[in-house]
Amino acid sequence: MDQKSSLQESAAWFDLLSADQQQRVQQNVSVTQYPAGAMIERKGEQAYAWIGVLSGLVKVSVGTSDGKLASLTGVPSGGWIGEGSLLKDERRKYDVVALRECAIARLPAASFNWLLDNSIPFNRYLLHQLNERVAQFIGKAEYDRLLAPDARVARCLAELFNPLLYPGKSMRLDITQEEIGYLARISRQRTNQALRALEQAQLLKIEYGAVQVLSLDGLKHYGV
DNA sequence: TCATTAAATTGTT
DNA sequence: AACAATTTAATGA
Repeated sequence: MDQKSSLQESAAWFDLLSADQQQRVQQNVSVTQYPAGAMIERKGEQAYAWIGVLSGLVKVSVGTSDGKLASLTGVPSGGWIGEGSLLKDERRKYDVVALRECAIARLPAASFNWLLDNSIPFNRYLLHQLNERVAQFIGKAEYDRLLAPDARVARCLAELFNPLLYPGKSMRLDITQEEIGYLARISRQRTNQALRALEQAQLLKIEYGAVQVLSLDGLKHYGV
């Protein structure tokens, strides 16, 4: 397929650039296909590029240095991640794993910095994205303390699905209950309990190694 | 293509 | 946390 059109579809910032800037990006970006379950970026590696999800869904496991207290964030198609490591020129602190088969774009650090220096709209976009991310973390910290575990699972799942927006279609996600547990920061067996409760509420269906969302809106507002 | 085995995921104690 | 049961995948005939 055409690289430019796929960038326009999956990178909101691309249309903000001038024609010559777009051209430069196209020349420097590289796109790679990954099968489901593939490791895209490994924790501890030097960050060379800005990572964009053109299609599919990836998960970002944010681990502490000891490695175990991991919180996961789903990044859907159209999301761009890793600018933190680029800006500070440090090693990646996350594992990025393909949750489904997906196409990943990489914009080299040099091009990324060049855009920062030359495009005001690009800076504005990045600022907006950072702000959104902060808001997301604040919201997470909020319901982490306030909501019951069942509701946390519901909202974490909704968060994963929300940006995907498959209207009316069957929404299923290959994610193990163990991973959901990491996502909601609860134990695996509690995740099982929560999923069963949500299934009882007709909000989702439990499958082997996957869940199927029946009511995204119901998940969003569960327990509130 | 089918049967057996192995690995992974889920449910239960 | 450990164990048992179920499902998918993988291997070999």
